[in-house]
Amino acid sequence: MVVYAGQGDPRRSIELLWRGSVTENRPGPKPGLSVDAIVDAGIAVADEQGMAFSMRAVGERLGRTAMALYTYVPGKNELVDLMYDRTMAELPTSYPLDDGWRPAVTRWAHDMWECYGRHPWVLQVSQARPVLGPHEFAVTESLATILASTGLPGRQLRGIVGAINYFVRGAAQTIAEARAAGGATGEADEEWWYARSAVLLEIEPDLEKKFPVLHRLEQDREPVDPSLPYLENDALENFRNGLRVLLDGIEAAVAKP
Amino acid sequence: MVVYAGQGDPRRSIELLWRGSVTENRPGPKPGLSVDAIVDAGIAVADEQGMAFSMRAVGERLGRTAMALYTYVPGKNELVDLMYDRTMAELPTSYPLDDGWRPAVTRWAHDMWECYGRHPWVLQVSQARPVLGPHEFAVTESLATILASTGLPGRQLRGIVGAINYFVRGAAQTIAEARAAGGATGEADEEWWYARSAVLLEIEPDLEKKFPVLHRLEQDREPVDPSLPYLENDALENFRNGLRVLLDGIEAAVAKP
DNA sequence: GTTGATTCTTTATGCCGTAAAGTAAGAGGT
DNA sequence: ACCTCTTACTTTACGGCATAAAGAATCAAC
Repeated sequence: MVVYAGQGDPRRSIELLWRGSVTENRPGPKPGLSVDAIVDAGIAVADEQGMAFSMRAVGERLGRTAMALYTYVPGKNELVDLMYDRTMAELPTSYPLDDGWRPAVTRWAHDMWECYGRHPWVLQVSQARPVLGPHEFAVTESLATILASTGLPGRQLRGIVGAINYFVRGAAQTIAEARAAGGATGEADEEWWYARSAVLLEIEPDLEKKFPVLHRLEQDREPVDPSLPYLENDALENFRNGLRVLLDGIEAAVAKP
Repeated sequence: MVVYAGQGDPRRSIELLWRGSVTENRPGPKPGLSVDAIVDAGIAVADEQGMAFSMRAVGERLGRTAMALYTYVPGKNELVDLMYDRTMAELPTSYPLDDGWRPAVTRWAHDMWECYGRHPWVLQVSQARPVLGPHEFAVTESLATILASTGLPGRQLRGIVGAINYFVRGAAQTIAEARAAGGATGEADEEWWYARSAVLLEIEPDLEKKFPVLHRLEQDREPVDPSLPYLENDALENFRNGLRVLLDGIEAAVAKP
């Protein structure tokens, strides 16, 4: 499933995101659930089953039917928006600039990376139409604040904020979805990878001759953290090295005119 | 829907990707379709309807039922893999290095960006478990070849290749999915955006005070290409500026030890 | 006590991917 | 010529999904 933010009534979605649900003294049975409880349950289910979780599963976890959720939330898309924004609330809203912007951005990126690791389904929520929730804003504001301290003009900052976001997201996807997919089929990613590349080499024996540069790139690896499995190690190494290059680019931009 | 590559029999998938289907002289009725035709139809349907296209729709476009496709292709996941790899075949396999690596990478990135723009659904195919098709390899090889000319060591190159990939993908998502979602609901992204931000400002009037840096960033814009709609302009500007910073970072890495 | 709003369940609709079974076509052997 | 076995494709059916519609139960306000 792919979730485009807020296909329903925009006002309803945004009110839920920014104001939560209002519960005055009303007639009828006391509500046994709450938007908050549903969002929490949704996150728990999605953490286990990925973005393909079902409304039934969320209802079940709360001891209700799927339809009960629709009393609190307009639909699955809106629920995912709320889950997304709640997840962003896990992140710090500001970073100390005592040692300058570079370590601050690095910490921001690592926090983000870890948050994606805890909630891989977040990576499937479309970036194109931002959820526009308060915590999503806060996370971007915190990155923008760090980078604004470089004194770069807005035009350049937008590109940089985007680049860092895309990079962290992409790097996190590489590892997080691999873990998720492994869980879905019951295979660890290691096994999956080895099985695949074995078949590939069998069917296309001169693969390495056809793509010599890629082949060479696959060489000279060193474990960054030997306790991690192979693919995670790889992803972590690439994440750190890629981020370093990106930050060097920002430094160059700061130094220039 | 999110597609994890090749959940079925890996051998069958990889054979389809690398060898195509074999059609000797066999008993039974002559095949009226082919894997190629199905992949083309799939791409056409996905270009129109996005990743949530249905096997029924692909079959219909070919004048068959959905089940007819299963004679040629093991399932929807495998079809998507084939569609993905076919799409990658649209891209050049090598770039001239006459003017050095920088313009070559820039051209690679722009070609990729445009390809994503033509086929936004490609952005939903999981990167985590690469499709492992020949054209996907070729595309990465072409980028890696350009960058290998910098003489940087493999460890660093992997991070850089990743970073560029993530960046282009992320930047393309911002614009391409906005278009797709706009088409799905019948709204142009412009309208969607304006409607949303109006409601947002109404519900949270001091938004700009709460996120002052983001607010400031939204200022000073200039149209890059006035013929493009607002959001596309924005995305294009951020793409170019972000890429420039990334390339500056690579340049710094090349200059250093 | 009655009314009407509200929570939650039940049932039903229309999608989806695809399994299973059936029908028709055609090549090879006799 | 006929038979047989494989293949292409359709039909039907199943279980899953989000969610619309209708009904049951609950409680505040009058």
